[in-house]
Amino acid sequence: MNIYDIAEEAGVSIATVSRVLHNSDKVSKSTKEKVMAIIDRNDYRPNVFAQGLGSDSMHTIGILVPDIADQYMASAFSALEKLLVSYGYDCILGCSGYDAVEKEKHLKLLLEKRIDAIILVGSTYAGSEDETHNTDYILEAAGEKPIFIINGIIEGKNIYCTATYDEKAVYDVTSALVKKGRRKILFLTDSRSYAANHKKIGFEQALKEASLMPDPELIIHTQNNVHTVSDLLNERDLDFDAVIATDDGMAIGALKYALKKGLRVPEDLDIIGYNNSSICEVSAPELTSIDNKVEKVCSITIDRLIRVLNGETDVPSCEMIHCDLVHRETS
Amino acid sequence: MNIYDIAEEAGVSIATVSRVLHNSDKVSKSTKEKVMAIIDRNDYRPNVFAQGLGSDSMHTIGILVPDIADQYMASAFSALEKLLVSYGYDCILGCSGYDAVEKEKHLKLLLEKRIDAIILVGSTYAGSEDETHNTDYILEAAGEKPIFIINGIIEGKNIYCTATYDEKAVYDVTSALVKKGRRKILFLTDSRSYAANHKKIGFEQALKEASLMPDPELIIHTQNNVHTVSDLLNERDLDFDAVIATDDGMAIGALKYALKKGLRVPEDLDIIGYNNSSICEVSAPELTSIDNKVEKVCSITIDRLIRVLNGETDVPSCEMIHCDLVHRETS
DNA sequence: TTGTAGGCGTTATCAA
DNA sequence: TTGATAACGCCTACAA
Repeated sequence: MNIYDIAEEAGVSIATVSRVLHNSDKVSKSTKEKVMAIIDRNDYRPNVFAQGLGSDSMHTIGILVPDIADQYMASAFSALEKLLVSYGYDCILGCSGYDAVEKEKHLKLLLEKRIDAIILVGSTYAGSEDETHNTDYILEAAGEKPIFIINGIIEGKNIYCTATYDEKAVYDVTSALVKKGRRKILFLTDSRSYAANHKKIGFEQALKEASLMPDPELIIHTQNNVHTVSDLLNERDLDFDAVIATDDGMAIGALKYALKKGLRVPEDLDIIGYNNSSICEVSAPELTSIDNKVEKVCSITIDRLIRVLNGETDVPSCEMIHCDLVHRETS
Repeated sequence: MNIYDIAEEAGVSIATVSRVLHNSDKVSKSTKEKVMAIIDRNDYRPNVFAQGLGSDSMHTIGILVPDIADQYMASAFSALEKLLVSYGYDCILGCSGYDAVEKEKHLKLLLEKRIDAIILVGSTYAGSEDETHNTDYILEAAGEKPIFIINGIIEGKNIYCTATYDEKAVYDVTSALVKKGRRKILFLTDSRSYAANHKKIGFEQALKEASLMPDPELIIHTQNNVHTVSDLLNERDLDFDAVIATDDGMAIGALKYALKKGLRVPEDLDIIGYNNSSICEVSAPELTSIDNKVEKVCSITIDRLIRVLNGETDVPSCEMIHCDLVHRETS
């Protein structure tokens, strides 16, 4: 069933059918009704491939995440999809993993599909401290389609970023812990990504301003996994009175370690996670966590995406918002 | 840059370029090399819309989940995407929510995109006990594209289901608890979906076979939310010595209630969740849970999807696998 | 207000 | 081994 069939059945030309389909005001009411009735009766819908061929768009956005099983990414996608659907876009979702080669491959895959724009979720796409993950392939991709980065920053033409002041969030939390009297704060991080790096900078800055030397032993790079962290802390015999983790999972690992060791939380030990994910409410005591405002970041991103796709040229390339600290029982 | 540009630059016809592109063996080695060089140099790739227009396929699968922020769905999508990409398919992901009208709307949206097949994740798509969610729209959609259901069963032409023996899993667990001496088992469920219903049947069946009457007070329909459940149990003053929940979230709610009340878990109370999600390892004590084998269900589904898309006609319409019980500290 | 015809970029058939 | 051409289904500028 195509536009010719409808035209024939209605006794009009395909141009008229097309006009009816697009609500053109240059069609008489009677023909419009006649054609609409036939369209409805046959449940006819235009072929998106043919439409796409002409317009070079299928109203589809490509979204890339490293891992959709990660709470943060899932929440982000959930928010993005809802907004995009409301604007008439569909979402192709790719899961690239964290490996540089795979990330590039998945981005190329999306580009081949002629999506209208690309959204990269997570600071893993914004390069890393140690330069093992460069961002050239993203700059290149931006030559073809506008790219929007959630929770990471890359400067470049046709690249739009939305991120949170992670450095400041950690700085503030660290300062508050110091003010409270904590002196040996353990910093747990799972990556050397843009965001992780900035969190660390905020942490170290706060210590320095309080004339405390960051202790290298108390800055630990590990996996974001509950048991990996608790096992690791069990092995090393570290002395610390507070924990800041760059993801809730690691904070829970520290909590497990503390409870097993008989430490009182938060009396003997403050523990603060990051992302304010749903697992914060699962543990006992429940986890205090820095909320990085997924939904807000997503809505700011989509606002600008729509503007860019509408051809506006004064769309800001970088927007930053503040995190919240959500107090629960571990601090 | 299109196939005409390449043809012109190579001094051949577009037909020859197309042949080179598809590795036809009816092209001389020399022309093949000449054309390939020009294709590479210009980084030319065929327009997928034009290809789709001819073949009526863009090698894309539509996947519908009620909520991607749900651990089970996220794991499922993650597994499905990885497999599909390996077969050269992309995934459009839609999040429909649990509302019947929205589910139907999202399914229609996918159908309009001319995807090659549809995968529905979650038994919410398989109708409900109380018939408020009928499945007619799915049967209808199956008239257009093959439909694959993960974790739910609908019988119909062009519909392929993969599910777990949930009834048996709950039956076995309930029987084991009874054998251990538990007499007042609380059953927590969050929906009246196909799967939830079968879990309940397994639960009641096991009680009956042990000559225990299921107590209506101990079968609770609630939200799958930690605090909703713990608050609810705090309000009602129920007497129970074991808990089986149809999702880990509710089991954690029961655990929170128990710990607050000073009950010893598992000595005074066994608690068993469902889905074996990552939150099982977050709580203390860690949650025993029924593992419904997401990855395996997904790989069985994709195997058959590929076969169906290859035109095979003897593909089984329904496959069932067994769950595992993963013992942790709450039982 | 309506219709005709050309273009979008492929693939495939048939002829050379 | 290669090329010309129709077909896929829609949109739209231009003509009537």
